[in-house]
Amino acid sequence: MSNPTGTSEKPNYKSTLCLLSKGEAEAIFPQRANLVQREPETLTFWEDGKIYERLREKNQDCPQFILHDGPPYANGRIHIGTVLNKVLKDITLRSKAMAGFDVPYNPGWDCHGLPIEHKVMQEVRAEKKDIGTFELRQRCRDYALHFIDVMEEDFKRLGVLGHWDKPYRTLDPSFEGHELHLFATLVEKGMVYRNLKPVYWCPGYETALAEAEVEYMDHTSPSIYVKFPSIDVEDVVGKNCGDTSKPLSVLIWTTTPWTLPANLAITFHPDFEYVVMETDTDRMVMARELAAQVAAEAGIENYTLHDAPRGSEFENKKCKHPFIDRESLLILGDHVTLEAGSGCVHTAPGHGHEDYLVGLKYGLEIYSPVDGRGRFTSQFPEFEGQEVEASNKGIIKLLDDKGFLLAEKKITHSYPHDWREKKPIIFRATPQWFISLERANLRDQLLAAVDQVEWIPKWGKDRISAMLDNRVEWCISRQRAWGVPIPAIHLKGSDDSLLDPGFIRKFADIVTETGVDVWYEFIEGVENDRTSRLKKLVDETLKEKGIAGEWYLEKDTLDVWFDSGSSHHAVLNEDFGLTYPADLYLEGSDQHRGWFQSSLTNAVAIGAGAPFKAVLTHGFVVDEKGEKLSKTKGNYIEANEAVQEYGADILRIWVASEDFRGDMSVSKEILKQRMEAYRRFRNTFRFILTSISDFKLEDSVEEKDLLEIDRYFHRKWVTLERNIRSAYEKYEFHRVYHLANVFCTVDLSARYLDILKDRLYTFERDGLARRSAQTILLEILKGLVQSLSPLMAFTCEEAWQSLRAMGLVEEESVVLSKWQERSDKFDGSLIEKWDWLFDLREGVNAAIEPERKAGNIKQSLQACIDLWFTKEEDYERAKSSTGLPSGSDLASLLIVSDVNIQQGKPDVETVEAEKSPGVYIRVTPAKGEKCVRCWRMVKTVGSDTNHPEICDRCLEAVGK
RNA sequence: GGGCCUGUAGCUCAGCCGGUUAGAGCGCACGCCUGAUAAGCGUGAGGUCGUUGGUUCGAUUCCAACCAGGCCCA
Repeated sequence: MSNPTGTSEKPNYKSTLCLLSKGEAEAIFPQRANLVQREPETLTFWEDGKIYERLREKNQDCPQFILHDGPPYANGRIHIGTVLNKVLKDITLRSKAMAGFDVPYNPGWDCHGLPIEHKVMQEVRAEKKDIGTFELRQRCRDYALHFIDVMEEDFKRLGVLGHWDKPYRTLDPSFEGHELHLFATLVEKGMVYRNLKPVYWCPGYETALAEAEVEYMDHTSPSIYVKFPSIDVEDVVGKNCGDTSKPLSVLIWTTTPWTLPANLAITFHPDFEYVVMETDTDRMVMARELAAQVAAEAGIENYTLHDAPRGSEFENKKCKHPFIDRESLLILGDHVTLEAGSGCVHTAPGHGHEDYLVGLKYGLEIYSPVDGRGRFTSQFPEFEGQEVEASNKGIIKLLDDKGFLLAEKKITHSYPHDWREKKPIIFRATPQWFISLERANLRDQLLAAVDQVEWIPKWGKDRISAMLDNRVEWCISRQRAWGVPIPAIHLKGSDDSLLDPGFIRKFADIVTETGVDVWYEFIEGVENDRTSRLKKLVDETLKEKGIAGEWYLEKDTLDVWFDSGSSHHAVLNEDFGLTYPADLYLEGSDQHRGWFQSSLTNAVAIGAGAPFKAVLTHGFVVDEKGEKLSKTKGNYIEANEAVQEYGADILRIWVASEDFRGDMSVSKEILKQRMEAYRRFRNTFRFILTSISDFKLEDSVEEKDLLEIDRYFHRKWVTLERNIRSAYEKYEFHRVYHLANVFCTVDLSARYLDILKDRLYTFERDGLARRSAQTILLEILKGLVQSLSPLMAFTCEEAWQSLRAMGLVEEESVVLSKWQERSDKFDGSLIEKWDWLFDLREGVNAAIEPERKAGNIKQSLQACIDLWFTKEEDYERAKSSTGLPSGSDLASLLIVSDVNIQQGKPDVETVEAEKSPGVYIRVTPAKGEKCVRCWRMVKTVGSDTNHPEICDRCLEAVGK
């Protein structure tokens, strides 16, 4: 070759380099990601190519890994928390697929419940319409279906693979049918019962209210102190508590005098100190800390406090009710506070939540002599028919007349109001359906099942166990329209209701066929095929049971947690090609209380055992300060906006980069940083892709012929890949991210790739040295793309397609590829040697720096390095670093132009390498001319008269 | 108020069973390169390991209390 440019002018050696033009490189793999535009194209590729279906097919004989999707609630668009959850699931499934599992995934949606009903009711009211239950349900259904569509698109956009065409939805007839069958089993096992429980009650509408329908507003109430005369409290306080001729009583405080007729107990705090306050006329038990306040409020000036025992001593003593011929039991509860009152709490289990709970504990009746309109019933004849609020006055007067009223004032405090009418509401006991945790030893069974499950992190077990320990029952009734009805039959004029498993099962079959709306159509008097079928079924059932009389259907619906808690039954079955139980449930830590618990309860109650082999939980999304995200605080990140701004892969990297066992921080700043990491990954892919663009599989160099440094980096990768796989296995995705990030940044970019440039660009295209590097680069890139594909699903697919276009990989999609088997055999001494060489390299870099600062050297290629080794083994290692052919091997490693090594101590000024003690470094400007082709400073430049500007090595490569 | 969890450089993470000057990547600063170029390389500065006590010869690592934050209850 005389002149590469073909002209007689200065030869253009650049064209003799193995170097792609910018345009050629762009065509292989663009530098700019343009994710927002490109990701949807990749989605189309996956969808059109039915990649997920083909993955299922390909792995059909592999062991299954069933991740059962926790159904998100079908209202609104996705938020950053749902992104986190779905991406974690997708990362899990993609990594499991790569590891050789069959990974079925059917996404689910939770469709019933108050939030949707609430929204629809607001719409309805805005339209000033009045609609029946059936129509309301229709609109709720439309609402849910609409948002399922919206969310499905949002989820797909994130790159989540799965059977989107076969999701499960709690409003599907088949789901409802399964749910009702499951319920029938619970009824069969005697776990379902009906009992009274206080609920928020709106007397105006005669309806129960949900928490969300209650607003707290200021309200003025009476504030009264009432004496409950002692029956046997004397036994506790002892004889030396003042003048025993004065009557002894327990003092309570209340702001709802109308609940006094329902008083059944007085609650003491077991750990508080109590006293007997002796006044001129009375002796009253109260908490020590509140005595002064009571005296002040009651206007008592002269009194003496006598020590009484701690609260726990009062348990099971009795007082007399002040105006009803009944006893009031003294009981203990931790909910008693010292904030107000007397430390002795008036307890009416039918009129308050805590009263109810403590009442259950002591076996008290859930008593509330108040009807649906908020009036006293005949159970309290003196006030029968009177509205409770209005009767406060009368009750206070009654107490005063009887001499049990110690003090009366007015108080303005926060009190629950109906959200529509803004009127005060009451707590009233009404019949509700329950699942008992006591019956049939359910709690023990649940705890035993918890023990069989792998909880990740481990503390999940403690958390759910503690909850189960404290739970007495599960109230499954909701006084709502949008849900699955509790399939009970009531008899008119009777409190009896029939919950018959046989009926429920047959009804469930109707539901499976025609949907659960039939129940509501029937209630509203619609006559059609399915309602007449239902009517016939009820009539037959009652006849069988020998029950006569008129009947009507239950209006309460099942708690939505019962819906989603049935999903294992409705989904992990042959309908979906799945089996029970699931390998994994993966949800936020709030689901210990929610879905994990309801699923476990339903599954264990029907005798199926835990529905999951393992439960993985993640934390919540917070801002960079660790605080909750909120729109008003301004730290909110809108999920879809983030996808539009950064791209799904950036969000996926964000999800992967943080340890999800704790809370996950997100902010614009954090996402920007993930973008930087993304660029590093992307540029690494691009560099390697362009470096192997002229490489074919048949150019591969056999292992024995590979250059040492290439073998070293290959081994580095294989080791890393093993660590990555093990991190995936332990669900430590943040380790995957960090491992890969450091590998790309340090091992590849700063070391291997930087060193390789010289060889890749300037060496003979077909020579062993260059092909050796390319052989390994392909190996590393392929592995890297596979290993990162669960995280950067889109970009790794893009890179895979580039590899495929070059004919370097087989599978049509990275999703369809599998991790390679790797051999464990390798020469450890080689690793050790090269690790040492790279430590030495750091020392050299550090030594060059002062020369740069001094202006003696700019690029490292302008340097000549002299090394003195005081240890012979080091000298030998340096001498034997034959990883690179031609020129000085060490020079290539250090990216300098010349290296001289010698044994012994230096006699000139040097620096000692920090990580390589005993090695001394001197940096001087390299002698010789700069080769215009390889840019090294070499003495051989000019030795060939035809090519006076290039060195001997380049001369070889160019061909003479 | 209760149950469970979290707290290491500006950010995201390592730091095994307690033991020499607490590591990495990003970001930042300074410099180099212009043959990965809206790239790449080099060097450097950043931490009283939430706080306070305790155990120990010695604690980021063990214990306790407190503070801040999160989830679930009340």
